[in-house]
Amino acid sequence: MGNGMSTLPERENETSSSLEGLERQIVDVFVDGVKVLGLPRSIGEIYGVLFISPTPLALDDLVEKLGISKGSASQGLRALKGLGAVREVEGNGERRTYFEPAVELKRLVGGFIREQVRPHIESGKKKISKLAEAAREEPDPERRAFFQERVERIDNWTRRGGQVLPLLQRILGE
Amino acid sequence: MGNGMSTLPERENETSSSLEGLERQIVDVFVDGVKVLGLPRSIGEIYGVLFISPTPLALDDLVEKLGISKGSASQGLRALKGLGAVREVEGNGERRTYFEPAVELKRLVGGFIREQVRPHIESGKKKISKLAEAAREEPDPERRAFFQERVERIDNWTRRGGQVLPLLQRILGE
DNA sequence: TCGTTTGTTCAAAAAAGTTTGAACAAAGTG
DNA sequence: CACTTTGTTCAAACTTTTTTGAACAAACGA
Repeated sequence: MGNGMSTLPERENETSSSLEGLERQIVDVFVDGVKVLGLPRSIGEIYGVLFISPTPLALDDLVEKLGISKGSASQGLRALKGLGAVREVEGNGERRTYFEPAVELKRLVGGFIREQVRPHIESGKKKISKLAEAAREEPDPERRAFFQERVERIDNWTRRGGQVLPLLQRILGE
Repeated sequence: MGNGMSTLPERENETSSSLEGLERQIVDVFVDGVKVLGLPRSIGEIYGVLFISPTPLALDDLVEKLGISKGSASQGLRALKGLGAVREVEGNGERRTYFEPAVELKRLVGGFIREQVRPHIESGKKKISKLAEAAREEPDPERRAFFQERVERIDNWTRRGGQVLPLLQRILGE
């Protein structure tokens, strides 16, 4: 379950990287953070390094600092852009593109909800309406009533979930 | 990332189980649901079968209905008990223990927060106080100010997170 | 044009996570 | 006690996810 259930040895935090004390610690915090959210380690590492860097960084800086592959850095940055958690820094003469982190909680939470939470709720809704149909078809009246009650309950859950999200975003908004 | 990023073929939903229509559909919904929460498939399967069963079920019923191993069923039930998502049904003459699902959203959310969310927030807090210390030790004043600002920001995030949780539970409470 | 730099893609390798199943324990029954 | 039923444990097998790295494309400058 990877979560609160087992006590396994954890992968030790990188030897082949050039992070110094504070950077290493920050990266660890974000690695843990994104794990809770179900995102891969490299995403946390990349965001962490950007977060604690006084200046924007380019892909190659991440490769070097973290000791990860170019492929990983590229994919990680793409995902982070999708989440709205990093942005490209505009208008420096260079060809190379530099990245900086989004640091407003509102934005981070919003991106996560939009990319990772909403899509599941949407697809869930479809399945649930099919469920309601299936429940109606149960011939035995007693079982039918039970099934309908249960389906109704799931339906309520998703409805409430959908209501909580905007509220959540509001509460966390600066 | 397993989430919104890739379009891979998904494992098709079990052949070696004796679930009929509605049960199958319900189980699917919960399998998806627990995946979003980062819990393993078997947890969703077990909870789903219990959720749609008009009567409590024993471990062997789950093994048979889902075509999973006894080990899996045992571990899954343990996890679900830990989350407060299933409970043992008391006081039937039998030796065998039967289980029924907890169906109140409040309880489910509460269990998840208690078991999966809080522990991470707690361990995060410890790391962050170490961080603050490390930031104070930076000799260069400009960098130090920057680091301290960032650490302060993370600290705020967790504080707010901690505040939102009880609120969440209240909002979802019946 | 050709070489260089920057970044992307995706199949294969590695790592992480989950499930299985055989061995074991506990508790009841005859 | 010997036998059965019920459930747990955990190393090994399996599955899924993540990372790697070599091949490729695009953009630029000489």
